[in-house]
Amino acid sequence: MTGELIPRHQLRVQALADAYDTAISPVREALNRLASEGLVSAHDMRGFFVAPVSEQELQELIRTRCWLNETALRESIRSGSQAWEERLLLAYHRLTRQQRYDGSGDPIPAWTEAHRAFHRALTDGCNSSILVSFCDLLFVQAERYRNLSRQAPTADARQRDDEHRTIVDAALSGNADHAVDLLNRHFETTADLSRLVLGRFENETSGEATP
Amino acid sequence: MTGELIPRHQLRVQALADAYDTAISPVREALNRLASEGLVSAHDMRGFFVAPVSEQELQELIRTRCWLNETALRESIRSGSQAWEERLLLAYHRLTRQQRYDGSGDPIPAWTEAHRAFHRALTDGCNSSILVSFCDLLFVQAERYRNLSRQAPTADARQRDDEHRTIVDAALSGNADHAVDLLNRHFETTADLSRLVLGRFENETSGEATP
DNA sequence: GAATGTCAAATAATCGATTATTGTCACGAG
DNA sequence: CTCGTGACAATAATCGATTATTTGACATTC
Repeated sequence: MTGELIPRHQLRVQALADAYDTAISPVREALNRLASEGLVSAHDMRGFFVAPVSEQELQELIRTRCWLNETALRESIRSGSQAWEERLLLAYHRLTRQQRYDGSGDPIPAWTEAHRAFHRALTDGCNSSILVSFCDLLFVQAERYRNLSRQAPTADARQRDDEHRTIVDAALSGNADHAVDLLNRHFETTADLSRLVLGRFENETSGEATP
Repeated sequence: MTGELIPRHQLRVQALADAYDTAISPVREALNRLASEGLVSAHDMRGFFVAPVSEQELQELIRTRCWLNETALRESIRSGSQAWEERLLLAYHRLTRQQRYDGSGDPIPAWTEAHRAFHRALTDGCNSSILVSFCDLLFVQAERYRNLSRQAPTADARQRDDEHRTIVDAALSGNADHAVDLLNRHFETTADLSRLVLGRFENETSGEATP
């Protein structure tokens, strides 16, 4: 998810077991779970690989993300639970208080977590934990694509917090159309960043490029 | 999924390994994959269980199913690919040709498969394999709930084929609103059947009731 | 010379045994 | 009687070794 591992690289079970000082079985179990999240792809009798990326999958991903988050956000706004509004406000507040990069310019995991919690909060008033978990899955996938582009950090210097704030404002004021529109743009902008560097990982033999 | 296994019953890994004449590792792997589909629930150091059922989860399930299938169906109709229309027609045709129950009144697996393929065909023109797979996941979940109610087979004697046909007709004629409305009712009707027998499996200790 | 077959090394998957954790029950103190 | 404690049995999870499958190098055939 952090973009450290190169798409399509093979994940050798024995090597991982050695690295984490454990045996094969737990590693296989972990890889299978990751495969069900779409972060790892598994091929029978051929092993596990870092999930591939492609322009097409990114497009599907963003499209689906827009659809599902729209549904969840509209439903959250419509049902208008006070508890949801409070959770959203709190998640936004925590996100703004969390530093994003450390001294050496690397992203801070706690920020990613707060970011995830924020996007989860946007959807979790929809009265369907299933839909919330789908949106969360898509968030993780999209985050992976976004992190491929850490190469171009300056491109991500846009005022993300501002984007988040306007979404919160629209949502809390009950303006569903506007909130959805802002959210969709937010997703598209993120996708555009990923597209910039995608070509490097799509080619068959470019596995040696460092992310 | 077929309703043979009673919700909340523990699935003992060793027993399954014996039953399938294999070892523990492959069984654990299978159970983990089923857990990611939601058919099995896993608790750390406590083992695996047939996924529980509840009125609340059924409600969420149907609600989410309606939302996601609506999105996928509208999008399929909107993009209006001829290939999609043909796939849908074909899937419907195969469903009608497939016998549903065998001589002794048991459901025929091939029918379930054809039914699944039909519902998949309704959604798979939406240009998002991710959304299609989400809908498919929800189908499987709903199928499980439906199969709990095999006790009351007469209640399911409604003209399901007719429901399917009207949906196909509406979809192929481009009437998205009508198609979505029919599809949602179809889901709700299925859910109502499940609700009839749900109570028997929700209670903490009613695990001995035979489905 | 390209396509196909053979073999050995690499490694994925499985197995049976071992270790770790949980749940149960008897017992005793409050 | 209720609650807490500790030993024991059940079983979940892990481990290291074994088996099965793939892959790539090399030889052979057409």
